Amino acid sequence: MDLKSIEKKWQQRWEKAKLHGFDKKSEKPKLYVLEMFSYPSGAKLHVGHWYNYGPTDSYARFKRMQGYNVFQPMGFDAFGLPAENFAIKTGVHPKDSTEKNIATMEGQLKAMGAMFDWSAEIKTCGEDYYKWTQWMFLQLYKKGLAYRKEAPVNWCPSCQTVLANEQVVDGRCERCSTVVVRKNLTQWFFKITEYAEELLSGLDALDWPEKTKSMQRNWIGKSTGCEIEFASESGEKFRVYTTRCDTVYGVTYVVLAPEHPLARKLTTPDRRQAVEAYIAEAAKANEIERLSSAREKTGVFTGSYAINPVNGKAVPIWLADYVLASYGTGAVMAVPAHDERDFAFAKKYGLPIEKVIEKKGGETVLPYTEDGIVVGSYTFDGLMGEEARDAIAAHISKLGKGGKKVNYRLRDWLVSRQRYWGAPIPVVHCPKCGVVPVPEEDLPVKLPYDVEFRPDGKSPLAKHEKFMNTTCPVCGGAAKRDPDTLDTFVCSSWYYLRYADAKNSKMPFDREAVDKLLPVDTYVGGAEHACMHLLYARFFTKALRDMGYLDFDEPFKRLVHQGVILGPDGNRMSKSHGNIVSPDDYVNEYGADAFRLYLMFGFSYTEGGPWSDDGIKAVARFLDRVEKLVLKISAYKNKHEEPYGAEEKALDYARHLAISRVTKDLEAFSFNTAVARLMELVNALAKYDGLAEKNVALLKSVAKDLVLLLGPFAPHFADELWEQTGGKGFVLEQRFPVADPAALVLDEKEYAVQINSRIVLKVNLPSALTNAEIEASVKELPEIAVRLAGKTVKKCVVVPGRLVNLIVG
RNA sequence: GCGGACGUGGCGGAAUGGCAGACGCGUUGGACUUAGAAUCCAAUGGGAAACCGUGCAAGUUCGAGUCUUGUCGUCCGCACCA
Repeated sequence: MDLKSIEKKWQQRWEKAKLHGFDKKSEKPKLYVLEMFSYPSGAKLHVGHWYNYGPTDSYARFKRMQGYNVFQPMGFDAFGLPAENFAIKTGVHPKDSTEKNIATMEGQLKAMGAMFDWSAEIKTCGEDYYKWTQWMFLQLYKKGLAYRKEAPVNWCPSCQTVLANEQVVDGRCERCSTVVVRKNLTQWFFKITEYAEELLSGLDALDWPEKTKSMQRNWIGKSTGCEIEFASESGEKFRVYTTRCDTVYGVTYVVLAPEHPLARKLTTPDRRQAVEAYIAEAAKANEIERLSSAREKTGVFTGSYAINPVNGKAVPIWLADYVLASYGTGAVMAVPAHDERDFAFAKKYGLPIEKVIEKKGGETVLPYTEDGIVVGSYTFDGLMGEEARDAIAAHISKLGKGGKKVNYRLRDWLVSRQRYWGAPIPVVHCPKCGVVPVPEEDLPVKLPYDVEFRPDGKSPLAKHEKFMNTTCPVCGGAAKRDPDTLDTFVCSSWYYLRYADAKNSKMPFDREAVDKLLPVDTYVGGAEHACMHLLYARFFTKALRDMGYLDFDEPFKRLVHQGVILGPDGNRMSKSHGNIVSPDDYVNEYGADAFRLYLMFGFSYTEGGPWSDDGIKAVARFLDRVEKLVLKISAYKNKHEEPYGAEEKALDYARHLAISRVTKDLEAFSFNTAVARLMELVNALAKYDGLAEKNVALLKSVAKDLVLLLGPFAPHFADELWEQTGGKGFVLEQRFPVADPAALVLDEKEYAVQINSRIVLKVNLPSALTNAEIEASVKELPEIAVRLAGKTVKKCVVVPGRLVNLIVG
């Protein structure tokens, strides 16, 4: 069979029959199967796309054949830095390169033979899409979930531009490897922290990979501790955050982050010079230095003292950049006896160390950071760990100086980018009225084409006079637009909602359409999005729910990560490794079906692994074998249903076992074992076909089921065989075979007979026997009887259908 | 340092606590061929055998690749978060 030509033929027929769309009128249960949409930065689909979309499409086809009304849309995450960087390098406008790439990829995606519903296609760079991305921004702004503040961002001094966090790899610019510095800019943020608790607690109920959930938990970083208010001798109050309030009597100094608002205020005149120098030094420190835990700690004394509220003791106030301004209160109490960092710092600067915790039943070596018995701490001596913390927190609370406090590591999401190729932020800056949101009826704020996007440290849009100059929607006076664009992750935070109603020009989506299709039942994509896209999308869903636009809590009920296909050398495929495998070469040689089938068979889906083309020949051979066998069987003229004996029963058993296992495996995304079951069935069928006398009716019936089973795996191939063997309609319209439990009951089962847990022999026994009967018949076996002679059987373990274990004294 | 995952033939990989290595690749032998390719058939964890085998060491169990503890190694994520 010439797979390539039949693939084109079937793709055309499917399209003509509109076979693949979601049926809005259908009564069947809906199933929303979604793959993460493609990013059109490269011109072509790579192996990773095929690996994500091919097997998932097989799952979708399987569910469709099972009777679900499957919705499987596809689109393009088309804004973003790679297109812009490509433009900077080559001068090709991002819009032009993106549109060209999308056109190519659309063609390739269709050639894959996936049942994407192209009527719902979306491209995030289209005005009809980013209009609604801007609308989302406005809703969040209205709700108080979008705000502007000055913040440090990643700045690449060589590229003269701000970088997204994900573009900073180990503190260096992803493109030029220059060390990134921090720079304060006024930025837009989304208040994702408002949902920290729900984003955390909601994870428990999700059918997601444990690893991904744990990464999100980690990222959200909930910590339960205590806030304690200290006051300087001059009366300035500030709070510290600690998880170890049981050590509060051991505080010998406090530390503020250099960026702390009180840092300068608390500095005495004689310390002014040193402190200013330190603050300047800390601000200059680059990401690598600042993030390194191995780095020696530095700090400076402010000259002021703070009063410890629990014991009235005055302790020096220091500044040090090992305290982060953005976490907790930006200030900590230092207990060098019981914290490694404080200990190192105290040693270096000669600060006192006071032990207030003792190891239970052992020598206390400082710094001692484990839980222990409280000593030298007022009435709390003798308490331990959690008990001590509860008591001391209650005490602090009673003093009115703070109390228990939950903190999250999660920060608000910085969404503004000083970049061209993204959705413009829909606000106007008016000299009179301040920040004014663009009225919804004026959306979209169009992204102009003729922009100088070469980086020079300012937002490219800022240089576009026509774009920037506008009138204030409130007072009508002259005003400026916001020159920044939105992070592309904003676009992808709601695209799964837009698919449900992709062509709506009045709303981002109709509530009814979304209610009908969402949430996504199965979402498949790379694990690298664990703490970005997958978190942002959850946030959007919850925010939209609270604004009344939808009525569910989580966007993705079930999540599957495909593994990564590595180069043949075991490294990630990359130009620098020179190990890129092009899917096109294989698709041209073996066809899309064989290529997809190999991706399913050659790897454990969630693991991935190094590419090897040995296996692709094997699956091509398998398809060939199936074709010959099915066509041969189909050509048998007679249709007699005789004989029907043990051989026939075995074949029927093989069929139903395959059906049952394939069904289970597909459900679990265990594609490699599913294909193995098909191979077993083919082996059984070929074996039976080799018999001299055979039941042709049974053969034909099993061959027919085989073709149906193959439908999700090799869709073009299956349709071709289906047609050639007289099938009506498309395989996709047939019912996926259902295993008959009766056929799976065998008359006899093979038992492993063990004596003292060692296998002695194997024996076939009728399935109908009770455990006692099994035990009795095993004991009667001559070989067993001999071995048991003169011994007592102390115990007999029978595992029905499996084994018998005789424990002999 | 913290968190997560994983260590099984020559290779990719299978195994609800119950016959380890399904399925496939590769290899070997055979058939068909002038010959090769393709195809088909058979064998294939190690060992002559008793037996031994799931990184290593213990433990629980009638029974452990699977559960528990420790240990070594690999991969991934986070990392001065007080």
